[in-house]
Amino acid sequence: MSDQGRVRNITDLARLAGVSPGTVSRALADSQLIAKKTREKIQQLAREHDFRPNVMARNLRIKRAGAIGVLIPLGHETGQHISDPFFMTMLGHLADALTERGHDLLLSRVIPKDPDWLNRVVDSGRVDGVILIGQSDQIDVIEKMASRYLPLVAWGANLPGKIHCSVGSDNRKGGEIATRHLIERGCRNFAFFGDPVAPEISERLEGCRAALSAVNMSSNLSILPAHLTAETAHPAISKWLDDTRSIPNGIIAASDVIAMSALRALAEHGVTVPGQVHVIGYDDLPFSNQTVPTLSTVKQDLAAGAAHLVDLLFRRIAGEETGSVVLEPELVIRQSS
Amino acid sequence: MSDQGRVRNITDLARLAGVSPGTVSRALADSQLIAKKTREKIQQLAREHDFRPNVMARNLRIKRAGAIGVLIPLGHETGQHISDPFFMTMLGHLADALTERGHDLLLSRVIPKDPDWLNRVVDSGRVDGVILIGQSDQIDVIEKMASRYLPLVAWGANLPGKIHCSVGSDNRKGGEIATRHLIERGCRNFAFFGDPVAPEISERLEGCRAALSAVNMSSNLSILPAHLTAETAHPAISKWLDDTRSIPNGIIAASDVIAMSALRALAEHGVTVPGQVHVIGYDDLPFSNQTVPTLSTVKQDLAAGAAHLVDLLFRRIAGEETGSVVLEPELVIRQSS
DNA sequence: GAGAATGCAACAATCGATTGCATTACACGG
DNA sequence: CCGTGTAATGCAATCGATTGTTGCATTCTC
Repeated sequence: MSDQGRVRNITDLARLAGVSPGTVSRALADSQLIAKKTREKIQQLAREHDFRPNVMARNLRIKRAGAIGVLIPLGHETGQHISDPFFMTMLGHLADALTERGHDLLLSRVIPKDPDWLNRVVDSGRVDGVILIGQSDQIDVIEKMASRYLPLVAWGANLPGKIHCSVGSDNRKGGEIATRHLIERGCRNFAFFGDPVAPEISERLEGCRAALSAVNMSSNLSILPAHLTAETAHPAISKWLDDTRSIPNGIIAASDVIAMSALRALAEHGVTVPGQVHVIGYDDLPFSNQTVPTLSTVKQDLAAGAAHLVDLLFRRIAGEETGSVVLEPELVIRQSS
Repeated sequence: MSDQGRVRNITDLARLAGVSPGTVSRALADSQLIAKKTREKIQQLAREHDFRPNVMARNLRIKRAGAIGVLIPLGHETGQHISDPFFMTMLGHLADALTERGHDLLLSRVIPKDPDWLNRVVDSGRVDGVILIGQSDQIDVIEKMASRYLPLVAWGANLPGKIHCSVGSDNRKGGEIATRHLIERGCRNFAFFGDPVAPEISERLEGCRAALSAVNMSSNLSILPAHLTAETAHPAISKWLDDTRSIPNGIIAASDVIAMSALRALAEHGVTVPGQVHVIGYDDLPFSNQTVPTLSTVKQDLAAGAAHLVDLLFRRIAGEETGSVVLEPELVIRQSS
C-alpha cells in the first residue's frame, strides 16, 4: 500500500479537492454553508480515501473529550480482581449506555495509593466526566472532588451528609427483605457473611439486624466479617463451617459471589440447601440462576442502575446539579431458600 | 472554589511563574535544559494549583494517543452480552497489563453492522493500537485491516493462511485432551455442546473427533450445535436432555459457561455428576472452581494470553512485524469428571 | 580585559481540526 | 454597465501542549 498518497488530514483532502481546509471541515460536518455540490464532492473524496478527521484534534478544539472515565477503585480490597463479576456486569451495561450516547469508555482500574488518583483522571482533560464503580474506602477523596467537579457520579451507598452524587440500591432495605424472607421460611439461627467495612455491606447488615430485632431474634445472628472475594470466600467459609459449633439454618451472604462460595462449601460439608440451610445472596448477577441449586437473592437492577448513572452524569455534564438515586431492591426467590 | 484564579494551562502557569510556556513545559517534563532552581519552582507551583497538563493537547502534538482500543466484536452472536464472563476476565487482565504500560483502555463493544466498524476506531486517531477480543465472523474485515495497519492483534484462533496477528490456545489440542480425559474416565458415549460456526469451537470439536477416532469411537458422538450463551444454554440443554433417548456419559462443553448450564440442567434432570455423567468445560474461568460440583475444564491461561496480546501489540506499535502465539491448553481436573 | 564557551530561557512553528469574520463571485434589478 | 444583495469560500486565530532554534548573560580562558 503506497503510504505516499495517503490523506492524513483535512489539509491533504483540501488540496485534493482544490478548496481550503475550512471548507473541507464544514463539508464533512455537512454544513449548509457549503454548496451542496461541493459538499458532496468532498464527502465522496473522503470516502474514496477512507479518510476520517482526527478525533483528538477535533476534541481539543471543541473542548470536549468524547470519553467518559470509568474507574474501579480498589481500596481496602487489593485482592479483588477487576474480573469480579459484579464490576464486569456493571461495566457491560455502562459500555452499552455510553456507546448509545456517542461516548467512549475509558476504563481504569485504580489502586488508590496516593489521594491523587482521582485528580489525575479528572484533570487530564481526556474525559468529559467520571463514573466510579464503587466508593471503596475513598469517600474523602471522592467528596473533595465532588465539591469542585460536577460531572462525577458513583455507584454505591447514598451516604447521609455526603454531597457526591450516587446511584445505588437501598441496601438497608435489601438486607431487611432478605432476612425477613428467611424468617418466613422458618429459619431461626442466622449467619451473615460479609465485611461491614464497606458501607454498602454495613447497611445490608444493619437491615438484617433490624429484621431480626423486629421478631426478637437479634441474638440469633453470627457474623463472618472477613473481606470475601471470589478467591478468598470459599476457604474462609469452609473454615468457618469447620469451627462453628452449630451451623445456622439461614445464611445471608453479602453478595452473590460469596453466596456461591457458600453453596459450594456447604455441599462439601454435606449440608443440603435448601433442606438443612437456606441461603440468600445479594446482587442477582447473571450467574446466579445458573448455580446448583439456583440462588435466591436480592436483585439490584444493574441495568437500571447503569442507565441512571449515565443519565445523571450527562445531566451534570450539561451543568445540572442532580440529586442521587436510590433503587428499590427486589427479592428474587429461587431454589436455595 | 474561585474558578477565577484557576490555572487551566501552561500559559497560565507560565504567567504565574514569570516565565514562558515553553519553559513550563520543559520544567514539568523535568528537562535538564531548565535550571534546577526554576524547574523546582515551577513544579512546586504546579503542585500548589494542582495543575496537570492537558493530555489531549500533548498527545496531539506528540502524535500518540496514549490509549489502546479494546474491541469486542459481537457478530453472529448478537445475543451475547459483554458481561459474558470470558470477555470480562480477559478485559480485566488487559486492563492491568495496559495500565502497567502507561496506556489507557478504550473499551468498545461493537456489533458489526457495516464493515466499517474497525476503520472507524483505527482512523479516528484516538488509539495507538487495537486489541480484538475474539474474531467473531469478521475475519475478512480483520484481515483487510491487518494488511495496512500493523498495531492490531486479536484473541482467537490462529487460522491458516491468515495474516493477522493472533493469540489463542491450541483449540484442537484442547478438544483432544478433554476428550481423551473422558475416555480414560470410562466414558463411551459423548455429547459436544457448542456451535462450530465460531472457528475456535469448530477446532475444539475437531480435536474431540480426532480423539474419538483414535480409539474407534467416532460414531459415539452427538452434537448440540446451538449457539449457546449464558442465557440460552440452559433451556437448550434442558430440552436436549428431554429429547435425547439415551443420555451420554461424557459431555464436552465448548465453554465453561455452557458447562455450568449443563451442570444445572443435569441436576434438574436428576442426573448425578460425575456419577452418571462426566462433564468437562473449556476456559477455566474464575467461577469454574466455584460450581457444584467444581468443574473440570481445559484451561486457557487468560492472564498469559493477555500478557502476550499486550506484548505483541507494543512490539507492533514499535514497528516490528511479530508472528502469532499459540498457547498450550492445560487439563484441569476437578470434581465434575 | 577581549573572545569563546556554556547555560538558560524565550520565540515561534507545529500537531489537526473548528469557526467567526472577511472576501470573492455571481445574479439581478435599475 | 454599475451597484447591491446573497450565497459560497477563504483566511487566520484558536484549542493546549511540545521542541528546534535563537538570543542573551554569565563564566571561563589566556
